[in-house]
Amino acid sequence: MNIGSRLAFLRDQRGLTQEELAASLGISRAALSHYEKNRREPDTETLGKVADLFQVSIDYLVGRTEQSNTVLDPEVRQFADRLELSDDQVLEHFTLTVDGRKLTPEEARRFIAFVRAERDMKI
Amino acid sequence: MNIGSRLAFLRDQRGLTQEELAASLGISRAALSHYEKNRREPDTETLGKVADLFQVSIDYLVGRTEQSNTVLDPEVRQFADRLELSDDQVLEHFTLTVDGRKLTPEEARRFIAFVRAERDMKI
DNA sequence: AATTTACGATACATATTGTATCAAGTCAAG
DNA sequence: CTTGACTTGATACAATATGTATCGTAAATT
Repeated sequence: MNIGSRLAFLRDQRGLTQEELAASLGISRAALSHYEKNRREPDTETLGKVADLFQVSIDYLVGRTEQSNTVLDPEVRQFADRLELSDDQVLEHFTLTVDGRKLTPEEARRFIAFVRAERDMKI
Repeated sequence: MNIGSRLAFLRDQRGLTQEELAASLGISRAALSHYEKNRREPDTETLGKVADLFQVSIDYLVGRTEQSNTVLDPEVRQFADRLELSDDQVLEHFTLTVDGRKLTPEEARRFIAFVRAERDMKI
């Protein structure tokens, strides 16, 4: 995956013309065309504008990940921050039920891993 | 936050000299110095190398997020993918209990939002 | 005090990018 | 079928940005 394909994909997905998107980004249509054809590379500022506009991460834009929304919704983060996790023993006190089915310890472990990741405690 | 500060921070954190990091990235020390002082901008390729080397996201590098590990652990993703969510009514069938306490609808909603975000279903 | 190490700043050759412009393809209206 | 509007790709060249060698400086080392 490359920047060009992502850009073209996102633009098409929203039904925009190069002209329109270029205007939104404050660049010329020619420049955008170059980006989509991987002839030129947008600078970081433009990359940021694209990410903001389409609500995707730059990592997704440049093809480093398939996950478009690396930038998680603030409310999602808020949820994660609500949970109180201290040490590894939380697993014991942790009960998760989805659709009436209790999560397996393994699944619960993954969920906790997520919350921790969100809290930047993995580093 | 800007690229320069992030770069300098990460490099210092690992106790590397500009010379060493530059070598790892395959660029000149002068170039790295420019980046750290926000005099020049690294291209996407270099940005990717830095992200790989320090295991952070590009979004973090360029200062779009404070969260360094935007790139989530694969096992975390695996957990999210396990859950089966279909439509907005999942809320009804959704029961989450943490530390013996049922999550409020609002909290549950946020969790669902997270799972959906993970699945890229928000678009 | 001399040397070494690490880093910032500058200058300039080189490389990259921005944009105007032309070309080609598609499509609907007449 | 033909025309004209739309949309996008390609090219050329001026404008801009980048890479690197080099010098200056400060702090640490001997």
